[in-house]
Amino acid sequence: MTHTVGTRQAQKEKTRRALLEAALVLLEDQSLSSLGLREVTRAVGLAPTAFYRHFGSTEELGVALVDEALGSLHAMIGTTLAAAGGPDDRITAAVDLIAGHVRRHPSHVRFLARERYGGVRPVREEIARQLDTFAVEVGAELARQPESAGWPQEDVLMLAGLYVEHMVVTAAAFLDTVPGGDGAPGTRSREEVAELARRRLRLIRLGRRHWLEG
Amino acid sequence: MTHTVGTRQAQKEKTRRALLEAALVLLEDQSLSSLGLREVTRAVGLAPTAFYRHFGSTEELGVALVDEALGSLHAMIGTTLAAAGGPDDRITAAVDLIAGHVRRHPSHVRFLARERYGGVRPVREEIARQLDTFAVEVGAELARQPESAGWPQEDVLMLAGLYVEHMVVTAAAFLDTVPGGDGAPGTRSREEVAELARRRLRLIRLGRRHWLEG
DNA sequence: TGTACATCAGTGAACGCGCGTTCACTGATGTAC
DNA sequence: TGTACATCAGTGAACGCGCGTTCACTGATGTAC
Repeated sequence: MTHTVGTRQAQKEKTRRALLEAALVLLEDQSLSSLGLREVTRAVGLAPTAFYRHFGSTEELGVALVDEALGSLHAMIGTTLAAAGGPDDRITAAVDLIAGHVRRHPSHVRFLARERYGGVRPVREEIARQLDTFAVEVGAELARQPESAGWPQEDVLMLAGLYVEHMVVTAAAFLDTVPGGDGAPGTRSREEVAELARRRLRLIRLGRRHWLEG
Repeated sequence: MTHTVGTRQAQKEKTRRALLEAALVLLEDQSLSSLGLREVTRAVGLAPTAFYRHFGSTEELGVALVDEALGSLHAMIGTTLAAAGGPDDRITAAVDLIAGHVRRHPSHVRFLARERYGGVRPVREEIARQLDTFAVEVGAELARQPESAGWPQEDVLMLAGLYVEHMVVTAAAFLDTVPGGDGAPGTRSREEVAELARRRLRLIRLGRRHWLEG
């Protein structure tokens, strides 16, 4: 380790990421507005004061988590829209992608669902802003499809927003499912959630198909 | 005040309601998981220990708030479904009812949106349970309409769930709007939210109309 | 390459504060006779 | 109606605890020459 440029900076970044990840784990069982700075540093194994080298407050850490969590979602959305095959295949593929995403990043999804209407304003606003950006991107992709020929841009955006909304709701629904078939009473199985999500997507697709006649 | 039966009981109920309402106000700016028992009693003007005469914990108070908040929503849903007139009138009426409800009970709506995926499990589960019940009720009403002739019950329930979901999302969207036309940058006006909600309802209605052919 | 100095991520002690919970209490309301 | 006793919603002092934040520090990393 002689004179490697950026050793200090790299270590700092590593600690920062450790704080973010520890926070994400702690936020599985509570909301950001009750997350304590000492909890987070304790989980990482740092002195409480070290927190301030990276964030001014847990609120600021929360805003950073939004990028983290929505970044992984963003990648998924691109894949969903690029899916090929017949209409039903694409719906199935989209729902499977959401399910896989939730399995890989449950804490990201939980954080977003929880803080989207949560008690910390800057976080709420950052999530809203980024979800709006998503809808615009999805809208641009939808506008390229032949099914959208003749659609006013406003309507395309409405539809895109509906898709993004549906995706978030579906992801949140997957969170409370159990791996196998039937779970505890009151919980749904993954397959039930998936089937429901597919039906809703089919209904939306039908609405889309007949939109210009209606 | 001589010997009126239930004076004591009535006073207790009054205090209990004061605690619930004070909590609802405090929850405008934070999540239940960070709400303190002392905050609530302070807002009402009671000693902290008085709290325990009514609830075992803030978590228990939260569960009680679910009934409070969903009770008012429940009444609204009944009205929505009973609306008469042409299809577009009914959509307009439904969205207006939601807007009015949010204006009258913003803290109820905020609480539900916030805690639906919030950090307190018993509250989350109670909300999920009650929203499911709503969907079943809406489904029963939909099944009675001529448009649902020939629909499998499963599909009716799927549609009902979509409506309930849409209602909750729309109500939450109204929360962050400003009264007049245009608001601060990044916020939507009430009319924009209403127009978007109506369009989405129209698209869902189109999907419904063509469901059995699709 | 070696030396002298600057930077700065992480430390650890200390602080004042508000928290949830306990406990024995008070005094108005309720009840039995 | 009047009296004696029971109930119980609300009180107030006290507790131990973990919190966020401050401060002067340490020692490894980085830089100038």
